[in-house]
Amino acid sequence: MVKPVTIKDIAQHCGLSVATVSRVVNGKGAVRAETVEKVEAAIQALGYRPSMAARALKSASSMTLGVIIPSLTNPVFAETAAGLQQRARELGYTPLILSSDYDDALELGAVENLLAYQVDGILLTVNDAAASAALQRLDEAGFPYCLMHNVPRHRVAGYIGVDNFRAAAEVAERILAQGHTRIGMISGEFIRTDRARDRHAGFLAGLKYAGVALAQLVQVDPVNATGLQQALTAVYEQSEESPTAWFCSNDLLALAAIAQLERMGKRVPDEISIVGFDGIQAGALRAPALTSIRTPNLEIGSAAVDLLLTQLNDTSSGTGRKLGYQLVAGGTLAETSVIRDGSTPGKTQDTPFQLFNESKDDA
Amino acid sequence: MVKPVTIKDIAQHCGLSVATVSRVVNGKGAVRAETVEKVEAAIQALGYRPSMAARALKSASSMTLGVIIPSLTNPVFAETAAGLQQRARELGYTPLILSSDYDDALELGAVENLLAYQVDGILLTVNDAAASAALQRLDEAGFPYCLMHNVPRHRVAGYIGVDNFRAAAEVAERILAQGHTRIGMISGEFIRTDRARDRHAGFLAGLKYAGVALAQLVQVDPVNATGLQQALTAVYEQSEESPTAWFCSNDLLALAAIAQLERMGKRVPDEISIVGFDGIQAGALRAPALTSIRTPNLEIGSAAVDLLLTQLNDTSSGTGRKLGYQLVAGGTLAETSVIRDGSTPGKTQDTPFQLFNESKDDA
DNA sequence: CTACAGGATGTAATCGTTTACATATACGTA
DNA sequence: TACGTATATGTAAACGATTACATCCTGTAG
Repeated sequence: MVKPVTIKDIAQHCGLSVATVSRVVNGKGAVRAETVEKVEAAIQALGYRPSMAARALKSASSMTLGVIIPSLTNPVFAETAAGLQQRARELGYTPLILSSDYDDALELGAVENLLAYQVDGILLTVNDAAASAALQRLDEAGFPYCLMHNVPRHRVAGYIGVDNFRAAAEVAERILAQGHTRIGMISGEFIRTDRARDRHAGFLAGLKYAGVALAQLVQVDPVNATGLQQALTAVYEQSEESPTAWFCSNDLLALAAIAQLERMGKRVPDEISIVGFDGIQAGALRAPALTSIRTPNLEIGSAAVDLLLTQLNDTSSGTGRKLGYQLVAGGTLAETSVIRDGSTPGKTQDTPFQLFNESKDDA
Repeated sequence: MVKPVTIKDIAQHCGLSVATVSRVVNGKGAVRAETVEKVEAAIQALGYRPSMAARALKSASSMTLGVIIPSLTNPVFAETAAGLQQRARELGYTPLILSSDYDDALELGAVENLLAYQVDGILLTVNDAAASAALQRLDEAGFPYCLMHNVPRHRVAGYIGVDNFRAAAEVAERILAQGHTRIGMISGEFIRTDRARDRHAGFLAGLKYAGVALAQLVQVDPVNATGLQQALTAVYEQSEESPTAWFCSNDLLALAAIAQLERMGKRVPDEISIVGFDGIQAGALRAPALTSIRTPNLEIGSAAVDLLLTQLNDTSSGTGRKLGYQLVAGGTLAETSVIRDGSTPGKTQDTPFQLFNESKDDA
């Protein structure tokens, strides 16, 4: 374990003061071209790297961005993290990524931890923006942050996300357009996240607009799919008047539902239609592809970085943006086979239909 | 943006010196119980958090572990990161996660970056352990690290992974046991990663042991699935003697292959069998489930943390461990329908068959 | 009663940078 | 020649913590 090279070593090696070396490293202040070369040569030769710890200590900035996401393994947040990491790298920042495991206490702990690391700002997705101790802590401290995926009703420092309510309402519209009348919803983290709640509310609103009521609401702990199995079995054993279409509040749940239905001998989409939410890769990697709302996860990450950084420079700039989503047609949503008018039973819509929308902040 | 509270503020507030406060914070050195209480109260009241930057600067340790993985969105590495983060948190360490995008230059850059952050050690997955500039850099500096997923032939500071060669050989054995004779392999990152190479070599060895040659080798860029589509179409248009079973060097590829085959009208597993590698969730979330080798990703992460930390304390301890893998039966591998002996065509093996193995280091 | 042990606390150096300020050198101009 | 003005470099004080060492108690043994 070799002792690391410091700025002093470089200075000594070049017969210069540390100040000059520092000026060369940071490219600010006047330094003779010849000297610059000499210093840079020494840096190369000795393999010097400035200590971020010392830099962070002296100057307030650490060029580090704190990141808190609910889960590293959820493809949605993994993509968001990837997008943000990419953008941060482009701008010379290093992201410090922590996961909260959907736990409010860990969420707060993560914030405290990041604050101790003197990150320049924090990008985060909280369970419920309206009731987050972590967020409250940040607001109290006046610490710069930008929410990702959360689109809160109250005023926040910044946010980037999609309009879950509206997207879910459009899903309802699409399902209704296929002639379904008995429609259910499967939600996972319903009680826990504001996103799940918005999707639920939006879906209900969409149905209600057409005068249709939600036939079934299945809530399962997203951790164990066994809950889903039991719930679905119960629903279809119980009555013949069971849903012909389900909206699942995320794709993982949708895929689990499809697998379970197929295990129960129900064909998707011939007998039962399924629509997910998120647009994860696993949904596209099946035939037929999962019909879903695709959220621009990478962009949410990168846009959040940009928003946070503008905030850092110019305090009290725009507080947020809703990004566009996309309804990917896939093949798991089809005309209902119950009320049929002579057309091919359960025929999948074949023209891929997409929907774009984007709106400026209105918080 | 409030100025953060420092140790000095606490000292002043209590009428004590910073030394005493520091002793209370770190719980070392003799302090009167009464004083401890007073200081702790002040810490609570003022909301003090010690600056990691200052701590890292003064003491050599930053309680931070560097992490480099090829991709945040690949479920394998996402799980590894989750496992490692979990374990690190338990031990009071904070992981600093960077992704290399399978790029050797970024890999090296990430190492430099982490070194600048004065992490206490590095956990990483490199493309090719035998030819990694990043690894060489770490070895030269004598910097403590532990590889994850890479199981190199040469001596390294530490590694945790599975025996890809052996696992792939067992896959060959299982496929052969189902009566297949025309067997292909689909590999993605073939040229790029040592894992893909080991899996290829192991699969070949497994086939060879039974006197069978590989019928087809399809290599595709994992980024665009279009390569796969064209390759598979070509293979099955060309001849009737095309493979009845494929081994895919990872699950993402396997799922893409299944989707493509089904789009081509081939049924899996009735007509064609598919076996993947990794055991990702998306493979389990389909009916029938993907037959695959499940690698203990979470454990690889947590074990790597443990190994690295023992190394930090006691230099030159054990250099590595191979963890057990598991062949999950799934339902995409079936008896070949070509040579049939009256049994149900393409019947899926129904008894879930598992295989465990674990071996100590022998590097 | 003195001395000394040992507990509790303070003093100050240090870690590797950045940066305001001081100093030195060179050049053109009055 | 002397002086102002850049331009190039050095000096030294921070940043917030840790920690060896000094100091000041208090109690107890000789």
